[in-house]
Order: sequence, then C-alpha cells, then structure tokens
Amino acid sequence: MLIEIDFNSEEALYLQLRNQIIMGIATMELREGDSLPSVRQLAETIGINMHTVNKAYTVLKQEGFVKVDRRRGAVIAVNLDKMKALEELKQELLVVLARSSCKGISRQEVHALIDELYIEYGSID
Amino acid sequence: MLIEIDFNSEEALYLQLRNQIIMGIATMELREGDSLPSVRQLAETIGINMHTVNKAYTVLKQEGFVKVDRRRGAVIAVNLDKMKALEELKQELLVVLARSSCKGISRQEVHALIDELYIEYGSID
DNA sequence: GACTCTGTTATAATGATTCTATAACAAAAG
DNA sequence: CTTTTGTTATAGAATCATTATAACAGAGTC
Repeated sequence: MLIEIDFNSEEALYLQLRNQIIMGIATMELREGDSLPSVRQLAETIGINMHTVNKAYTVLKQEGFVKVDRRRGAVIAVNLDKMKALEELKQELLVVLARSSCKGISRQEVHALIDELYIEYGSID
Repeated sequence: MLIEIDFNSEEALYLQLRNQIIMGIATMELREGDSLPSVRQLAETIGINMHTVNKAYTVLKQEGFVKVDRRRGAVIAVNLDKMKALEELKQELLVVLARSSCKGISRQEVHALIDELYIEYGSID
C-alpha cells in the first residue's frame, strides 16, 4: 500500500500514518488478515524513525483496527464496537457540522458530500 | 453564553473555547453583531489565562467567525467563504467517514446522524 | 485631565507532545 | 546461530500549550 507523508503538514506524522492506514482499510485496499510492514521496514521506506511508526501501530491497536502478533507483526483486524464508534462519530460531527452550518452549507449539501465520499468506501447498503 | 471547559480533555483549551463559540453561532445562541466577553473577563470567568482566550479569539478571527473591534471587542461576524468551507469539510469527512465505514456504520446511519444534529443548527432548508 | 477598560504585543518560564537516536531484550523463523 | 519480529528504556531536540508579568495605545467615563 502506498503511503504518502506530508512533512509540511501540521498533523503529526504518526496520525497521518494512522489515518492513511484507516483509509486503506475503508477502501478495501487493506483487508482483514493482511499484514502491515514491520515498524522498521515501513520507517525506512517512508524515511522516518521506527518509533513514529510504532506509535501509529500502537494507536491503531488501541482503536481496534489491528492486532499485533509477535510472529506476523501488525495484522488488520477491525474490532466492530459500533456503539462506541457511533458515539465518537457524533461528537466529531457535532463540531464539524457547526462549522459547516455557520458557513452556509446546507444539510443537503452535506448529504451529497457524504454520498460522494462513501462511494470509495466499502458500503454494504 | 455558557461555556464549559473540560480540563481533563486532551483537546487544547483554546480549541475547546473556539469550538464552543462556533457551536454557539450555529445554534443561534450567538448572532451576527453580538459581542463576546473581553479576553480578560472571559479568562477570569472560566479560570484560565488571558492569553489562552486571546488565542481562541485570534483563531476565530483568522477562520472568519468574528471581527475584532478596538471598542467593542470580538464581535460575531461570519465570513461566508463557502467554497473554502466545503473543501475543508470534505477533507475532514474523508478521515471521519473512513473510520465510521471500517466500524460498520452505514451511509444511511451517517445521514440519520447528520439530520439529528442539523436540527439544532440553523438550517435554511 | 484622571481613570478604567479594551485589544495587542513582548518576554519568559514551565510542562507536555512530537520526533529522533541508540540500545537492548525475548520470541519466533530461517 | 542468525535474522527479524514487537517491545521497552532512555535521552535529546524541537515545538506547542499554558501561565505569568508587563507595557502600550485607543476609546469611554467621570
């Protein structure tokens, strides 16, 4: 999987990494059971420190996107705690939608954007 | 307007402040032309430093939610740069929806959540 | 004019976060 | 036995968040 890091971004490197891997799972580019590169290998590929990659993997583990196996390294394994995910989504949208609403973006425009983005993600419905 | 700061949150104080004010605008609790408390006054009310409030106001000014008048202090004045806001919304949703999709939240569930939250915000449609 | 309140700016100290650098350990695979 | 794996420890540098003091100029009040 291709990972692109923006070193000029304000976003922390380990968070950029985490987000790209999550988007990789969402687009089915990474599937349940797939192994991620080892922390050292990915660090070298990207050109960053091993610990930065390790931190990304640790966060992904805590958030329930991978399981770390001593033999196979980090393996995609999504923990489907839907209730928790819905609550977190609500909290995030609370702020994001407030901004949008203030800027004159209508409810329907948000819906359209959701549909546009969800096409790329594995949506069952 | 009532402002509640969570000192145990990982979110920076000035960002909590900014977000609450933006939500206040979205819910029409704060209206165009309303004045915010002075930086010193609000700082004392909340129990934080003046500069932290000042930083929140400065960010709000840069993001186009208030204008700062030497006489009246920070005044609600939303700059409607819709194109820019739509682009920013898209970038934020890109990550948020990837997480949701992975956790098994359907497109329709997101729509329902949007509708639920938008009720509290001033939606024209 | 004296006083107060406003935003703004400067400077500094403190603590937390981020990233890097080196190093070591135990478990598993070849 | 050697290599590779995740994991842990420690330490340094840079940046960020917060607080603390202080000062300044513009505007309103008495």
